[in-house]
Amino acid sequence: MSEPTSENTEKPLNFLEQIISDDLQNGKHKNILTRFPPEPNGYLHIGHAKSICLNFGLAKKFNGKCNLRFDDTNPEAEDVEYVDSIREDVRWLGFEWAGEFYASDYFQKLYDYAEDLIKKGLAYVCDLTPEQFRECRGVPTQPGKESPWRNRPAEESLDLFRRMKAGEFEDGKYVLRAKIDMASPNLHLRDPAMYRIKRAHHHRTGDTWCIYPMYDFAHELSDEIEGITHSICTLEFEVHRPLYDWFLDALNTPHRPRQYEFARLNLTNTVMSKRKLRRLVEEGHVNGWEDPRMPTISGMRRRGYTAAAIRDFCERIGVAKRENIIDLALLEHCVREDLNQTASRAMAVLDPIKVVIENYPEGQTEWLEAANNPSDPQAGTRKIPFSRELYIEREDFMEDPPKKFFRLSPGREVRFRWAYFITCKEVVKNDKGEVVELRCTYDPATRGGDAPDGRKVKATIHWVCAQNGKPVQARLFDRFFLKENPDDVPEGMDFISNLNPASLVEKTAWVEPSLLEAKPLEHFQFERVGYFCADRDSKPGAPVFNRTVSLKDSYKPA
RNA sequence: UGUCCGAUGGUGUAAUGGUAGCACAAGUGACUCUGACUCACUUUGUCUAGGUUCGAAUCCUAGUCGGACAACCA
Repeated sequence: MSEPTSENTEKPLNFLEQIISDDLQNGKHKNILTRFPPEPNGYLHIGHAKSICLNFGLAKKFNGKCNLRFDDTNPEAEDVEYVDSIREDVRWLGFEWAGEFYASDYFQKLYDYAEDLIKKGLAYVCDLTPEQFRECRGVPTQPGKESPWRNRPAEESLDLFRRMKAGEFEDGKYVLRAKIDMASPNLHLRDPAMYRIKRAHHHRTGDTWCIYPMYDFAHELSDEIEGITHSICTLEFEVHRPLYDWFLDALNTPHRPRQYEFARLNLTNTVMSKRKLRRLVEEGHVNGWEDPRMPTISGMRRRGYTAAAIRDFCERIGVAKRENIIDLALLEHCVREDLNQTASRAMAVLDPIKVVIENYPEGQTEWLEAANNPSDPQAGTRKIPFSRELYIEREDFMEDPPKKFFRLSPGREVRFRWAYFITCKEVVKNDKGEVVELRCTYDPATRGGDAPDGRKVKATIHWVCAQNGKPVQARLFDRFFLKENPDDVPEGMDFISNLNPASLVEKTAWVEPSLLEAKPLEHFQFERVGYFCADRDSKPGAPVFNRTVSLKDSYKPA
């Protein structure tokens, strides 16, 4: 009924929104075009999600568009498997790209641009080996030395460059360099490489090319070719910006994309480097990029994180230029908030202790009605079986309860959710003194969970019927897999030694029979336990549940 | 003993010379057929030192601390 949200309730613009808003207002641009430019050399992770939400979100907010561009200029590392996974992940996150492009689409144009630069005397073919050139480049505090090939005549460079392309030389024999400034305090301007000879099979262009452009040459020109207005990247490219602009100036291109940088996402207890994630996969510490413990988009999807939650998270973390480490608790909060509204409730017992209802008829089973989501009547109800022998969670019973423990203990009455009020009469132990069974009674008048006489209980606990309940595999993941924050690991120590061995515990859980019908990637809240998601690879009748995130527990034993 | 970038509660992020706000986290209480959710309340902050100004988180100067940069990776 209320009016659409007006200006006064709008969030203040972040610095990128401000820049775009200004550009639009002062007429610098009529339409904006952004791009998300991953290299297809790995799977996307939560850090990429920030960039995706930024680029697509900015475009959407200002009625512009966003391209998906694969920055595939280094064929050695790249593969179609990664292209496919990236497309799937971006789409799953809820974004549609205006155009799908590949830097490799522009290889010919880029080559032509490179010839232009050579003809203008702004690029030259250099014979130096990487080691020799490193020597010339020097250190930031001292000017470098010029390559002896720097002033090679343009015709000679052009000839060599054409022969590089024609495949006349072995890999690494020559490199094409931009002729900029060997004395610049910015090392990236000390005659950076533009092209290298590399005989590698490219996943799109095959063996057409044996020379490939470097990022610094390809990126701003790809932006230019597509007509990108705002080229948004992470902070480590800040020092590349003068180069970005240099190439555009040198070629006097019709479009002038601008590069803006933001601080990348860091998450507590989370590996966020593609290089390290690749190691986890290649060394077999995890089961592939889509392992539910991985902070990859596909891993989180499989674990049960929702796209809406990830988008919300990216919105909440904001964007700025200062280094940051976001508390994982915020991500988990976003996941809980989304799942709380959408996930069906179910009862499951992870660590069972048997309960026998002494005054309940042997052999009888009754089917009780339970709401699928009490806060959402639309979610409907389901039937759950109840009989004389049940399982409850071991931690929901204490023989000698402290003051603030409200759940089951000898002599105390609690509610079994959707069922009856139950009173514990007797504790049965084994030789070792461990509790193995609880003898209880029920009050038939409290069927469904309400006492006609109006008496109250302090706690409601979950349970599963021992006869009709079903065992399933439940994977209890810890919060990703680092024991400590990446920053807290001592210098020089391998991050592998920081992996959390408790990050995956598999155990048998007892669940309502209806859960055997769970569909892959279907979400549930196991009441009072946590949010779970049927595994992507689950089979009907035998699902495996991954724990997405625990419920918050406000009871803390003293 | 270089260049560039940055610095606001525990963690993030606003305030664009005029009341330091919001979220997460933490704590207290209320409610509850989930000790969840929800609701109410509370604790905690402008790196330092100078300067400009009626007034500075914001502008200036110096310092301190943190980060990035020396692939034929992106």
